Amino acid sequence: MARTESEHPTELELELLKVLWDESPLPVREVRARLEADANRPLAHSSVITMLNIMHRKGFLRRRKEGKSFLFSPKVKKESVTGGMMGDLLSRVFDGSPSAMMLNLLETTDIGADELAELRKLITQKAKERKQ
Amino acid sequence: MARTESEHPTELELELLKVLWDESPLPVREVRARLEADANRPLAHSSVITMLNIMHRKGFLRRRKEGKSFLFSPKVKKESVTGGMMGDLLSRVFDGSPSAMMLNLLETTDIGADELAELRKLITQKAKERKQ
DNA sequence: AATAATCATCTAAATAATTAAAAGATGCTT
DNA sequence: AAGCATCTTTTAATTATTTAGATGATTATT
Repeated sequence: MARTESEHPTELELELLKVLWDESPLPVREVRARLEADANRPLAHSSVITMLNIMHRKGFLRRRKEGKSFLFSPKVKKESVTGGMMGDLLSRVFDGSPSAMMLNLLETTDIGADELAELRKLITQKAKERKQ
Repeated sequence: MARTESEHPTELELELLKVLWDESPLPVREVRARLEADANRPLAHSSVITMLNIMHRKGFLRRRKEGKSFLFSPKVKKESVTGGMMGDLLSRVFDGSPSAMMLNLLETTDIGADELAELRKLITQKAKERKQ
């Protein structure tokens, strides 16, 4: 037997989604150009088409014929993908404990003072909401 | 051309690491048993050996001969792997903004009131540390 | 000593992911 | 109409990941 297709976008798929979340619909040629410019990933035209078609098959993208070429757009929302990937890591790495995940983030990254203040405000807000 | 080996453990590799982080060193047979019990993943003995050897080659594990069988232990710390995977998601999904990542976590998961209070305390603590 | 039990290594397979050339189709230009 | 430009489809090659059988080695048992 072998592995199963991931429900989340892979490395390259995410880069392509980022391009299209930023602006869409776009033709292949444009996606290719932005992938090189934004993600420093210069792929051949045919490689980009292959990936976009795979992503279409997987249900990540929408495809529409415009004249002789296809235009691609995201079918999945950024928030949904992001949330899914976070949830995946949350369950696989932190056994489903959001606070453990947060703690890790606090300890391993460098967050600015102003952002810390902002976060504290958000947490206070969240705590209030829970009370109702 | 093709893809490159990930610097982070894969799905299955992480499950194996979890077993060994929990207790080590362990012989293959024991790893196999716990993988089935803890992760509900019943693999053939030879499959487990194959994976453990691959992980040894990748530098995730240490291997020591004890009598006729091998004992495996983690070579990488849990904190290091966790931090690496978090950092990966942080840069790939949230463009390196920890506060954006935190915000997502706050909004998409359900954190208990007591944990929220704990987190607020930690953030306050962190803010103080930054002042020095 | 012969046999069984237990391990490891070798080999192999199937699917996923990534990259791209070659071939085919279609429309544009001169 | 011929040729060029531009797209898509088809085909293929390579590495990674996951799973496991077959084979061989070593130790324990009868």
